[in-house]
Amino acid sequence: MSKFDHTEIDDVIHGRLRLGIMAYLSTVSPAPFVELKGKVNATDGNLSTHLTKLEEAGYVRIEKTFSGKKPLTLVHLTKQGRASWIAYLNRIQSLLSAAE
Amino acid sequence: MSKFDHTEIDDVIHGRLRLGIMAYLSTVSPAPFVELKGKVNATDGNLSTHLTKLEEAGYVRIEKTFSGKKPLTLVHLTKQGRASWIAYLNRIQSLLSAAE
DNA sequence: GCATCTACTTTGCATTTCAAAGTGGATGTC
DNA sequence: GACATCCACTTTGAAATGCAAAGTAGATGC
Repeated sequence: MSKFDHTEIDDVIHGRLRLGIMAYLSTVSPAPFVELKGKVNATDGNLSTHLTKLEEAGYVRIEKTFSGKKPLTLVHLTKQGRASWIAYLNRIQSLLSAAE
Repeated sequence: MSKFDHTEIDDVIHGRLRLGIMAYLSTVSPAPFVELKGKVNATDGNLSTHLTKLEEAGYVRIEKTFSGKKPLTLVHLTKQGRASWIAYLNRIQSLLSAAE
């Protein structure tokens, strides 16, 4: 199987916005919805849908709590999410490093 | 602007299949259509449409020649394509390296 | 008590992706 | 010498994806 084979790339992580989400969560987890939104420069709706997708894949866990009286949504990177992230990193690094 | 901002990622290059195409072309240019197809594990139709997209973006140039009597389509990475590829590499490396 | 704000979710449209079907010329096959 | 088949792509239409506008629900201001 070729190093350039796109089917080996995890599509759930590879989506542009989701890539940003995963990268950020790999450094800060859990992260509040609003903080994440600012970091990845997403609209509310867009972030919400992509988080749902990541949650369905088992890569993040959504925790709904409160900060005082306000709702506070925390996004946790799951163990599986971290493992998939590492795998993605390795995959993409080898693809990119082929191109020096 | 955040390092995790997905809007800074070149969407034309970032598409899974196109990423493979660009990576391969960055090492081998020009590459024949059929060779490329094998390397990136694409179907004919899929490769054809993505090449059109890359061509419209000015990242590749399609040259139609013959190998004996058979049609031979060569895909060249353009100067602009290479520049955008380098920019993409830098962009994505910094995103990924944030996640150690 | 009405309007506004904050923190999300839902919805519907527009774009993108994909592979099956199509095209067109060269090459066997009898 | 016609008919089928193969090779090298392109076109097409259906399905998935991405996006932001509109919607929801509770808290806060006036």
